[in-house]
Amino acid sequence: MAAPLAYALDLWWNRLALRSQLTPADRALVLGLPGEVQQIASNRDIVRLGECVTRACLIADGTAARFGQTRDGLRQLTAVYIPGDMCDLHSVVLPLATSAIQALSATTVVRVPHQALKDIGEASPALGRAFWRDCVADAQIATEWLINNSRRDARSRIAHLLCEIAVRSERIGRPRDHFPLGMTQIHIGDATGLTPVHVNRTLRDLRERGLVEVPPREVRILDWNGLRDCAEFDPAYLHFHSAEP
Amino acid sequence: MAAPLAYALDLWWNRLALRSQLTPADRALVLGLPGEVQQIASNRDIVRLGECVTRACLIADGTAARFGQTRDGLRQLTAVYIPGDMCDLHSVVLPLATSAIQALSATTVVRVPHQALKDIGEASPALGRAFWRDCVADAQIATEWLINNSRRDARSRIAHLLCEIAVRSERIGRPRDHFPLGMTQIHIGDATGLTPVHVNRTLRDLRERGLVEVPPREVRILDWNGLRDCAEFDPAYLHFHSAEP
DNA sequence: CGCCAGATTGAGGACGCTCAATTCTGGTGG
DNA sequence: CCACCAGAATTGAGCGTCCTCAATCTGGCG
Repeated sequence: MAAPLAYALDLWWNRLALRSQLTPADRALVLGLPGEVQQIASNRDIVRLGECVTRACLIADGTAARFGQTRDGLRQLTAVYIPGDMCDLHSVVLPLATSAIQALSATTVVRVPHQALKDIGEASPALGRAFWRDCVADAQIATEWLINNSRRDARSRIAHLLCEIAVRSERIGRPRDHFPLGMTQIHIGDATGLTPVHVNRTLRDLRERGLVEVPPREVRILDWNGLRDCAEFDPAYLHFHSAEP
Repeated sequence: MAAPLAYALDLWWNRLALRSQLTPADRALVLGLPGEVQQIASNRDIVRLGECVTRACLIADGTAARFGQTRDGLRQLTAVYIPGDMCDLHSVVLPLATSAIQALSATTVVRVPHQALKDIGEASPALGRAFWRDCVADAQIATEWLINNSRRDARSRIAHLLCEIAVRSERIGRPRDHFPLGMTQIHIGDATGLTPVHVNRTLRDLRERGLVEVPPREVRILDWNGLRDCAEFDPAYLHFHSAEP
């Protein structure tokens, strides 16, 4: 992690370019973005609830998540972010944060000024639409989580979450079957709408079925096809292969 | 409904302008959009799954919804659309439909060509960002649904759904406490992740508490404050009052 | 008048929750 | 080097919400 800014921008650029028809000039605009590197400790806020944000936040290392909360303190994780995710891109158009973002493990982030993003988005309309598209893709992940948490049982829910993170991890160059998770069992419960106790029992079940092992903050997938079937996982919603027409 | 196109564009413009700093010139661009009016019968597809869309779809009358589905046929509603909602705006940047959109009741829609939207978005960057913002606002609704379905019990879930639709209905000029719902109890179950049987029992419970009555495809709110408290409903996520800085 | 989708009610069962205790782990300080 | 500690993981027992299956009722429509 010699240069977090360059590393993170490169990952993000790869994802933007995957889904859009962009030019080398666009690439130069993105890789030339300014940004301030910052270390965030585990369980600390990256974006506070109600804050009016002026810079978007790009993950360079670690794991972060967006949180919602009910009145009686139940936390619900509404998105997970890994390196290369511009986790706050929508704040460019809606700067008032309606939910907090926290680091799940020790995390390195890069703060990119909104104005710089607006400027290059206006300079290149195709790039502007690529930003828009990035937000839409994130929204489709939230939609998939909605289906997952509303309609599947605990085993499928957790399997689905692990499949999604596996595929996204693979996209940034990690082995799909063995990668850092950056989440505790409590976090998995916060994401899937389950209690930590039930997460624990369900992970044991998945392990006993020979599908996946989840030691603390880590994932070892033993049977990808089995896990995928159990989760009914279809990566189409991640849009890693659908470019602009 | 003399002129569905003009009526629907006007509603949509109002929402765009509410959240953004737009000019009279932007207004002329939006209200001048072309569109083909179409009638869709109840339970028919407006957008088919897997279709590659070339026109976005604006609701002029009726109620529509986006659907997901699990392998064993459980349906999950991931968004509800009422008049003035550009339900397919994200298809401008991701034209491959990963989920179907259906009419819940008899619905009038307006098809607006993507190219026309791209053109006016490039002509006015502020307008382009307003489109982006509209998608982000929809995403935040999906996020709220995720919290709702993952963390609240049946009574709060249904109350929350009704509160949201009440506030959105009010925005388009309907009385907040008495409006058409366009959904059956089965649809409410599809939205909240509950079975129709349990929806029915829960609606009876809400009625017996004197909070709300839900005769077929209609809502009569008897005690707004009580319903809002029951739902833990806070309309901030709808962003009806947060403009661009 | 018959038909059908939707609404309604009953009875029993299952999945996930609550409460509680114990073990494991990594980090800290003596 | 070891004792200690906090947070996380693990396991057990009992319970409640919501589901399943099934039957009946209602209203709109051909």
